[in-house]
Amino acid sequence: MNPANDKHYRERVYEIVRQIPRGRVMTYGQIAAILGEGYTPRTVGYVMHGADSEGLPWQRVINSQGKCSTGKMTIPVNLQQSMLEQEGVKFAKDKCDLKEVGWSPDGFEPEEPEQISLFSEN
DNA sequence: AACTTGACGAGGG
DNA sequence: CCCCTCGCCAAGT
Repeated sequence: MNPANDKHYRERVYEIVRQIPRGRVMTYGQIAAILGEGYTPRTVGYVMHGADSEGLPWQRVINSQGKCSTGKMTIPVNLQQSMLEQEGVKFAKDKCDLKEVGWSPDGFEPEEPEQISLFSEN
């Protein structure tokens, strides 16, 4: 489903965010990948503007580098980080280890990129 | 309808 | 590790 035809794509993002367990995080890109083609990390980031007023654990969504990126004047990144630290997420400086605290919904497996061979494989 | 702005991400220098 | 570029796409002017 493409965002343009999906008037409820925001709800789909919210639904995923709601599932993130305490002390774990997901990235914008991960969520976009789950939503499918037509969705991009940017779109997810845009949708997250309204997340706090939806009563969601918005702090559990961070960028692919393991850092909080709440942008400029919306929500201070230090607030997001301290909220996460409060629920057990450890940060080295301003970055956490996604290998450790990263999370994916049950049943979701990322697709393998297709192999492109430069030479004919026989 | 054109142009700009992001709570993004991958890749290159 | 930091900085820049580019691709991405919804919204607001």
